[in-house]
Amino acid sequence: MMEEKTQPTADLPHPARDEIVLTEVLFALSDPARLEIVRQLAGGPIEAARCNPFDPSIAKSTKSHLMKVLREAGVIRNEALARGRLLTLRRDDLDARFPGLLDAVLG
Amino acid sequence: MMEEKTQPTADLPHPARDEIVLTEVLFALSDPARLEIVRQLAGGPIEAARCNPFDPSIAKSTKSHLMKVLREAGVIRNEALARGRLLTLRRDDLDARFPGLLDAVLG
DNA sequence: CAAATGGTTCGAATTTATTCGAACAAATTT
DNA sequence: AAATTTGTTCGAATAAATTCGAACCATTTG
Repeated sequence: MMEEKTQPTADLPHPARDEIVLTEVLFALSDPARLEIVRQLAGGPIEAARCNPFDPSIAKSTKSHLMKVLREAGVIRNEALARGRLLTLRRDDLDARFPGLLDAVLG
Repeated sequence: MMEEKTQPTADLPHPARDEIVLTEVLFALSDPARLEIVRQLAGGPIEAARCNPFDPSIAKSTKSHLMKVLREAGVIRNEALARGRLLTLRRDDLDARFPGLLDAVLG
C-alpha cells in the first residue's frame, strides 16, 4: 500500500476540550521555552514566523517540536494561514477545563 | 579524607520561598504519581509511611525519588519525625509565590 | 543487644524527551 | 516556472528522567 506522505500545510490534530489532561498541560508549560511561547500568545494570536522562542540559534525543527508539544497538550491551536501558520492560545478551553490555571501561570 | 556517608534522618535541603521556580514546580506537578501525592497532602501533613502513591508495586527508592523531586521544586517539605518523615505541602510559600496556582491545580 | 520499621542514597538499566539536519511540500514571489 | 518562505516529519544522536535493587542508617520494638 502507498505510504501516506507528510502533509505540510495540513490540519494538525488538536485534542477536544474535554480531552485535555491536566498533567500534560503542566508538562507542556514546564519548559521555559514553551512557557515563553505561551506568554507571547497571551497577547493574542501570532503567526508562527513572528513567534520567537528568544533563542535565535534554535533549529526550525526544534521550534516545530515545541509547538507540537503545546498543541498536543491542548495549550495552543496551530492552524494553516496562507503561507504560514497561526498560533492561538486556547484560553477559553483551558479556562473552562482548569479555571484559574492559566492566569496563575501567566502571573 | 573521609567520605561523607548518607545521613538517613538528616535534614534535607529545601529551597527558600524566593528560590522556588515556576517551571520546576510545573514539572514536579506534571507527573500523575507526584500530583496524587500533592492531592493527599492538600488535606494536611502526612507521615510518609501513610502516603501511598496508589501503585502498591512501587519500590521504596522510587517513592523516595518522587518525594525528592517535589521537595527540590519547593512543593513539599520533608522533615524528620521520630522514626519516619513528615510530609507537608508548602501551601503558604506556593500561594505567595504563584497566587492561585495550587488552587487551580487541585481543582 | 538484636530485629524490625522507615527512608535516603548510589549505581546501573531502561525509558522518555530534546535536538538537529535532511527531505519534503504548499503558497507566494520573482 | 523557478526560487523563496514557511513549517512539518522522519531518523539518529544525545540528554534527562524514571525505576529498581542493594547498601546503609537511625529509631523503635522485642
